[in-house]
Amino acid sequence: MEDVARIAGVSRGTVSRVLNGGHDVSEAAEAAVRDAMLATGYVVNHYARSLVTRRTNAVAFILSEPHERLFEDPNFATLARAAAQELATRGATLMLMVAGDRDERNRISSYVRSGHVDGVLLVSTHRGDPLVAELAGATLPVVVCGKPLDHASEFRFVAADDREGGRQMTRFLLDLGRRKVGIVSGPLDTSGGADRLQGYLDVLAPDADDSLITHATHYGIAAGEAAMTRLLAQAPDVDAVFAASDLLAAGALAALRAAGRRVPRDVALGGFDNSVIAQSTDPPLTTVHQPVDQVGRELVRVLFGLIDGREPASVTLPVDLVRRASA
Amino acid sequence: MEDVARIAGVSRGTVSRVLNGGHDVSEAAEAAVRDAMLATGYVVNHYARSLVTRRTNAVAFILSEPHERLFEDPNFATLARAAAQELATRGATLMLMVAGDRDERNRISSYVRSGHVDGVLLVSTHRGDPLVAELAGATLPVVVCGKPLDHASEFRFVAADDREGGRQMTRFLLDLGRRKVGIVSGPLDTSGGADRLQGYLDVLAPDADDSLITHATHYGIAAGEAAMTRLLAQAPDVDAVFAASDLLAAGALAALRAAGRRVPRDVALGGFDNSVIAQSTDPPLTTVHQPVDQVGRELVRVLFGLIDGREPASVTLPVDLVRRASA
DNA sequence: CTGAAAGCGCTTACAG
DNA sequence: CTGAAAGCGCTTACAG
Repeated sequence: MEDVARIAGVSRGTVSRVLNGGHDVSEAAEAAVRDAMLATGYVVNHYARSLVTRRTNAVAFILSEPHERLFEDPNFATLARAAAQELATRGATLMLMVAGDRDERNRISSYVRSGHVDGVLLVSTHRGDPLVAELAGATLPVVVCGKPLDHASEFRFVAADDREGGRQMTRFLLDLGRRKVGIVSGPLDTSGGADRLQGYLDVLAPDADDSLITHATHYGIAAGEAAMTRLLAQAPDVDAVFAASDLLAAGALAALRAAGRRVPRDVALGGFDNSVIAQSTDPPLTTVHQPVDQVGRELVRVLFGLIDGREPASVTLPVDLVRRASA
Repeated sequence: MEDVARIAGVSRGTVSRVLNGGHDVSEAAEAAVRDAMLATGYVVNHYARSLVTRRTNAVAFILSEPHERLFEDPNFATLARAAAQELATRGATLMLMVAGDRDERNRISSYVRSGHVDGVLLVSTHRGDPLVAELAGATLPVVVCGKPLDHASEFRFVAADDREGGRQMTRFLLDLGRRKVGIVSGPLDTSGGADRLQGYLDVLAPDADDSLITHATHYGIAAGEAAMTRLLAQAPDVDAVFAASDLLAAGALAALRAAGRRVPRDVALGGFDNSVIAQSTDPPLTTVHQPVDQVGRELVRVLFGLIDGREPASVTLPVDLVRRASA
C-alpha cells in the first residue's frame, strides 16, 4: 500500500479511500491510484483490514448432527454450494464447521462467539441441540435452516414448506382413490419430521388412524424399511404410503417388495426431497421437490439483512409435487 | 491482552509467549497469565495474529466443476466433512469455494494466491481445468483429490485406487462365469474415469472387445441409461457390466429393465463408490467401496506436510469390493 | 526468564 | 478533496 501511494503520488489514506468506494477522492487521484495498483499488482491484506473494521467477511456454516447420521439431509452438498456462491458474490466466504460431538460443539461455539465470523448459518439441528441454546444467548447474527424447534422466537429461519408438502402428497394419494393412506414419518425432533407429519394430519384428521402412522428413528434406508415393516403389521390393508423422505421411501420400497406388495399397484408410495435417490429406485419415486438451491441463497440474504441491521423476515419457500412412477 | 497482562502483573510479551506454547516462561508467570485469561474471558484476535505471523489457519476447499454436474462426486459432502474435522483438530478451518464458471474461477484464483489461505485442497478437477494450470504456477501449497491429469508432477495428490478397483470388479464379474463383460465407463477427462477403464482393460486385454466398451458423457443416471442402451445395441450378448459409478449403474439398471434383461440373472451389474445410491436400487448394487472419509483426512495431512516444509508423498488408498444382489 | 519497542497493513476521525 | 497520525491486537527479535 505504501508503494501504491508513493507511485500514485498520494498518501496511504487516499489509497485506502479509493479501496473503500472512492468517496471524497478526486477523479485524477483515483485514476492514479488505480494505475498504481495495477502496476504493483497490489492486493489488500484482509487481516489488517479486519483488525480495524471488526468485519471478517467470513460466515460459519455449521452442520450440527451426530456423526452417524451422515445422510440425514441428502441435499447438504447442494445447500453448501448455493450458500458459498451467494456469499462469494458479496465478497464473503463460507467456513464449513462440523459439530458432531460435544468437543467439536464447544470448540465451534467459542470460535464463532469470539468474533471470528460475521454470522452463522445453522444447518440440520435437532430439538434440544445445545448449540442452538448457546447461540440463542449470543448477540451474533444467526439464521437457521429449517424451522427452529427451540428458541423459535429468537431466530430468523429459511425453510421449505414442509407442512404444505405433507398436505400435497397426502391429498395426491387420496385423489388417486386410495382409502388407507399411511405415513412413515421422520424423527419428530426435526422440524421437517414434525411438519410433514402435521401436513398429513391436516388432510386426514379427524379420520386419522393411529395404526396408519409410524415413525422412523432417523432418515435412513434401513430405518425406513423397519418402519414400513411395522406399518404393514399394524395395517395390512394399507394401500398408499407417504414416506417423509426419499431415503425412507427407498427403505419402504424394500419392505413392500419383501412383503410381496407391488408399487404402485397394491400400494402407492410417495417420498419427499426429490433427491437423486428418487430417480434411482424402481419404480422412480413420486415425491415433493424442495428448492434447496434457493434455500441456500435465501439463507445468505437473510443473514446479511441481520448483519446490516435491517430486520429481515424469516422465509418459507414453496414446494411442489413431482410425479413419477411410484404413485 | 493488555488487561490480561496487567492483571497477571506481566508484560504483553509474556502473555503472548504463554499463548504460543509457554516457552521461556516461568511457571509462576504462566499460571498467573492463565488465571488472568480465565478471569477476563480473553480470546485471541486471529486477525491481529495473522497480520504478523503471515499464517491464516484457513484452507481453501475448491470444488472445481461445472454447475450442471452437481452429482459428479456423490461423496462430496462426506469428503468436505472429513476434511473440515481434520482441519479443526489442527486449529484450522475449511473455506468452501465453488469454481463453477470463469468468473468464479478467477475470483477464487486471485483470492487464494493473495495469501488469504495457507493452502488449497483441489477437488473434482477435469483435464484441462484452467485452475489447475494457474495453481501449478503458484508457490502455494496445493493437494489434489484424485490423481491429477495435468501438471501431474507438480502436485501432491490423495486418491482411491481407481485402477485396482476397476480390476477387482472386472475380475469378480469374470469369476462369476460371465463371458461378455462390458463397461459403462465415466468421462475420460477425469482421473477416476480413465483409471477405472484402465483397470478393466488390465484384466481383459488383449481380449478386450471394443463393442463391449462405452463411455457415459458424465456421471449421471440419464447418461448411464443412454450409455447402457448403446452398449446393448453394440453387444446384445453382453452378460455382465461394470458401471464406473453407482449413479451410472442406476441408469444402466433402468436401461436393462427397459430391454427386458433381468439383473443379475441375465446381466450381472457392478457399480463403483458404494454411495447411498447403491443401497436404494433394486437389486442393491455390488460395488467398489471408496474410503472417502479417509481420503478427506489424508488430504489435510499431506497439505500440512507441504505447509510445514516437509516433503510428504502422495497417497493412494485401497478400495474393496462390496457384494450385494446385483452381481 | 522478561520487558520495552518496533512493526505487521490497514482505516478513520481530524484538521486543513 | 487530502495528508498526518493514531490505533486496531498481536508477535518477535533484542537487550538485559
